[in-house]
Amino acid sequence: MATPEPARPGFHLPLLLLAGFRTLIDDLHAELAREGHPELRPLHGFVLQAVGADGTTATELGQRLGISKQAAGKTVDRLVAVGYLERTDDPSDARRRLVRVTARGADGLRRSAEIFDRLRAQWADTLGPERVTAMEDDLRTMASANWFRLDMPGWFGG
Amino acid sequence: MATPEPARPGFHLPLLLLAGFRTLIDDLHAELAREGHPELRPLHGFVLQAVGADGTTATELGQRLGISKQAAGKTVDRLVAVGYLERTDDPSDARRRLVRVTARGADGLRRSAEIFDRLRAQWADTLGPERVTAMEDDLRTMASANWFRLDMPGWFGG
DNA sequence: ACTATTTCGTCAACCACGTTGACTATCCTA
DNA sequence: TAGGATAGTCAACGTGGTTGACGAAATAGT
Repeated sequence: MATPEPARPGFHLPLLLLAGFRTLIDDLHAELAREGHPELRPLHGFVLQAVGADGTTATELGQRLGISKQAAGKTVDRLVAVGYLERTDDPSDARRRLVRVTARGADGLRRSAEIFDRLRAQWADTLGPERVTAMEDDLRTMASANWFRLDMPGWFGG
Repeated sequence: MATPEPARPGFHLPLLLLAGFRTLIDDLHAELAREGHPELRPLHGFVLQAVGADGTTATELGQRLGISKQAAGKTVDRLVAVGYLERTDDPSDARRRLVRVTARGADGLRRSAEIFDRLRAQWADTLGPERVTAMEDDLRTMASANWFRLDMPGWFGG
């Protein structure tokens, strides 16, 4: 083992990672609300991104997010209710219900990406660009398996 | 702004932070389950830590965690049910119900700290100790306000 | 000492997000 | 054409949060 010295108690690495995530997510949604998307909840951005430009089905979405098809279906319901997703029938398969991002959803997604870029730039201003890049590289190294495992009910804030 | 170059799409900093957090939390609980604490859920460690060695009340716990006293009370209920917390009457104030960590809770807490230290050492082995320290320092800088804002219902996994 | 306010805990109803199991309708294949 | 796989939905439930209302106990003010 390289460093036998433990982290200072109360300042564990996982809590720091969570706090960093929260900071970005909170800032993002404060800004999103200002820009006309107050209904967009933290989970929604990830879901919209997982739906993608080509659309999907609830079952496939569930697989992408690592959750059950039922959970994915309910999430789609909520996003449809607030106008970010829409469902259409698949003419080639009457069982399937295609899920697509609406124009409003695409707007929210685009703004989210822009805001994240600005927040990242703020971090680079404070820490230095190379430190941010190093953090991203290191996290990519350590966390490669957990890209879209979002199966943490409710966690994005209430 | 220091770096106008955006992060690569799909690999946003927040997702990396979340994935890093998840990785640690998942590894922690896999190991905790092996060591005799399969009922300990991800949120519980933070709650036990917030209760502390001196004990608290549900209301005060809610303030520490940034959640309502009702939510704190329900969380205490669950931890009591699995034997990690206990309630006693406050002889000096009949309204208050003191919440304390049980011996089993203390054991889980101690093991969590040990496992986190080992996981941190693994990160240091892979990334180099100075990179881990740099990450912690940078996160402390950027996320100082979010230490115990755990108000993300369910988020620790299901 | 008596009233008024505050505080603590709890109950009830609700929401977001997840789970498993069961079921129908449709599609595909032997 | 019968049988199995797949898509979606419904129901019941669990966890973690919210607000509002309420009684009991402590405290402050007159």
